[in-house]
Amino acid sequence: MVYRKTPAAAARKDARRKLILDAAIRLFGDSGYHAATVPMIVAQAHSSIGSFYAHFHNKEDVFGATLETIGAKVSELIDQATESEPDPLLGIRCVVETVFLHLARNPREARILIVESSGLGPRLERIRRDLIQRHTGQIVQAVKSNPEAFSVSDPLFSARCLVGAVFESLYAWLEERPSRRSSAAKVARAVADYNARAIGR
Amino acid sequence: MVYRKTPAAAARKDARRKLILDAAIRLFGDSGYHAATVPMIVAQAHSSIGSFYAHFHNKEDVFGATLETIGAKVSELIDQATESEPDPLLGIRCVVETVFLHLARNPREARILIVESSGLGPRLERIRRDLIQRHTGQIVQAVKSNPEAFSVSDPLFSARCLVGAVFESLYAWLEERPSRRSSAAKVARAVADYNARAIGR
Amino acid sequence: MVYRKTPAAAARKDARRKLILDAAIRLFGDSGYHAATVPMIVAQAHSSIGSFYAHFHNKEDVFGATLETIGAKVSELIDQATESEPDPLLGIRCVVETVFLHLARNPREARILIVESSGLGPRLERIRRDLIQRHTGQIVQAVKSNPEAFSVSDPLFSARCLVGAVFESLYAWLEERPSRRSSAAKVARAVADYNARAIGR
Amino acid sequence: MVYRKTPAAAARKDARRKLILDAAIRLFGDSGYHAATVPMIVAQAHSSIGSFYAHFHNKEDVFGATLETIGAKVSELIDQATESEPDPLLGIRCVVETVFLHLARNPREARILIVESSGLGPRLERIRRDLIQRHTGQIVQAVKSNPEAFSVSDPLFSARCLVGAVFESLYAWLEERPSRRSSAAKVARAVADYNARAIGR
DNA sequence: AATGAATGAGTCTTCATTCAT
DNA sequence: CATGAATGAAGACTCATTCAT
Repeated sequence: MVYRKTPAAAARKDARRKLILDAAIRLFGDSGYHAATVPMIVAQAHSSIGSFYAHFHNKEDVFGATLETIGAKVSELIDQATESEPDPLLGIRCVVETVFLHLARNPREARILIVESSGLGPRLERIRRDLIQRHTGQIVQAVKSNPEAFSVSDPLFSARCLVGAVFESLYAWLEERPSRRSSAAKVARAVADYNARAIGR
Repeated sequence: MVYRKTPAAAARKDARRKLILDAAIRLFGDSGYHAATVPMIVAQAHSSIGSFYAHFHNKEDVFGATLETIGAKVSELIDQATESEPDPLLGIRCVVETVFLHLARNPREARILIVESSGLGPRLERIRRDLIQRHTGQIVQAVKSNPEAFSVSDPLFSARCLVGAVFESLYAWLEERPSRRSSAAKVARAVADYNARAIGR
Repeated sequence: MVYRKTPAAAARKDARRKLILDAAIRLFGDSGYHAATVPMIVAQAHSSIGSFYAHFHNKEDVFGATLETIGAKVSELIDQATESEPDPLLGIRCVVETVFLHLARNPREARILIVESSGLGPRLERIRRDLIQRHTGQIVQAVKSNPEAFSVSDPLFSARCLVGAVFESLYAWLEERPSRRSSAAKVARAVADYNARAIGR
Repeated sequence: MVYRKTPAAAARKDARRKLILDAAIRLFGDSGYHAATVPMIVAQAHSSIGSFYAHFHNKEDVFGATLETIGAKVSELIDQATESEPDPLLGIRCVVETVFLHLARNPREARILIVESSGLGPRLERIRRDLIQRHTGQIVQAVKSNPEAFSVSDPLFSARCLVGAVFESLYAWLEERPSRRSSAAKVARAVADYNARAIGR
């Protein structure tokens, strides 16, 4: 009946885990999967190699966790955006702009999701695919639940085009030197325009 | 004292280079940049490590060469497609379908271009970016030379959306098991539809 | 969260470092810089490649460390010899004999210092030069602090001659087959004679 | 009776060999044995790898040849110096100064002889030893043929000291930056002084 | 005789992961 | 539970040398 040191310990453990995860996002986002080494990550997290392997099975595992964290946040934003906007087409526009702006403001997470998560072997490829599938699935749902608002023959193919449009635009924006590029808001609107025209009635 | 290089020897040298480059495309496409080792590539090419380093400065260098080869082919297809089709909007549709089908038929090249070329360090990132820039530039040209046929506020942003839509659709298609996925032609048409609606008047 | 490094662990780490350094001296002395490979050194040290690179930045680095170890010992001997002998000229003789005998008794260290440390690139060349400079500097000091005991126009040039005389005599002695060569003591005395005549009043 | 193309061909062959040898001296002197590659040498000689291996058995072989060329020149200078100077002690002084100045004026040859020729394996070590032995032998002869002019107990040990003094002084002089070092003539004289005092009556 | 493309053995070095303290 | 020293598999790359043309 008395939790002997369990809750406090568990909390501390989670805190440590989060510390490492945040450090991993920072390093993977800045240097990429291969250039970020485990010693670098634990140094950044003020932790130790031993702790690392107590919390994560291996390096792939942390990368998977960062991916899922980042993807979950995007999923959440998509949900919020569709729910907050009663008009279906405006809802999609809102999704596009919200996600774009979120990732533009968190470039490390954006790089991990868009740039660094490809070509890392079957296991991580699978995580990435499931993530994107989740996102496209949410778009598909939004479209299907208001079919009269859209003009789309195959919602899945369309959703993929939309996701691709957002990602590639973001990729290009991230690569451009901050001093020379358009404002994120402007690009976000342009991308929303593009996709709204493509799927709007 | 100075002997002229025999043309025959030069031709043989070029042939050997191509052999290695082809093997590199095969292996990079199947296994990715990191999993494909130089010994594996030269074995596949029936060549030797020494030859490899006589033709390419290092591993990054071959990957860059494969990227450029693949990107050049895509560029060429874009040009052909726009030239062959007098109607501007149909021209863009043709570009989308042609490129999609080409890459769907050459999945290794597609993987290299779309999946494996990201997150490989500054030098290769730059090559990739220039390549994609070339492709988006060609789309931009096509749009700008017939402004009356399109309804586009910023051609560059639109071109990036289009390229992203094609790449992401292709990526998803490549990841699906061949037995379960739609025909490439069908997806290509859907992607063309999407983008045509987005930029058409 | 932050645990103190245990002193025991630090001691063990230092011991391991010394193990590797000793093995390096053995192998560099027997086979030379290029013939001694890192795997050979760690095998000799009953250690591992990973440990090697945890303690030394690279192969050059261990060689530098061996050089400095050997040079420091020689420096120490020079100091001891000058201090133990009140008569200045006898002091120099003592330096020559002591150093000669020390290196003759430690032929591996002698080879590293005299034979193997040349022509290994700028970084190691510099270490070697600083070392020899230290030694010649000590001789110069000994001469300068008792100018009336010596007849020397330029102490630095003389010190270099002295060092060269010792090294070349040692080199020749090391190369001779043990069964055919004079005793180290005899050669040491001859070298001391030579240099004492050169600088004595 | 008619030398069918033999003498001309032999002359051309020798010329080519000399071309390669000169290039080798340049490169070995500038970069050292290991950093100078066979392709670099033949490029410098405007020749080809094939030619290289027609004239020399392997890389060690050219280095040996450069060493012998350089050593022979020094031997010759020693002979000339002793012969030109009737006074025995002045003869030795002349040897020291002549050799020093010759090597100071040909720093690449000096580096090869003094710096780069050590620690290159048994075969080259042997060539170097024989060379130095030749030089010390010449000194020994000079001393022995006028025993009354010198005060030397063991001529061989003395000769080695002398050679070592010259080499180390040269080594230090070569390493010093040209703008900061004393004139070669001054150092040569100091070295001659040193050794003259050591062996003079 | 000259050429230089081809070869591949041999080295250094990195870094994910284990485990004794 | 945390720590970080130790491990060694694995891979990129160099360069002397051979030999077909």
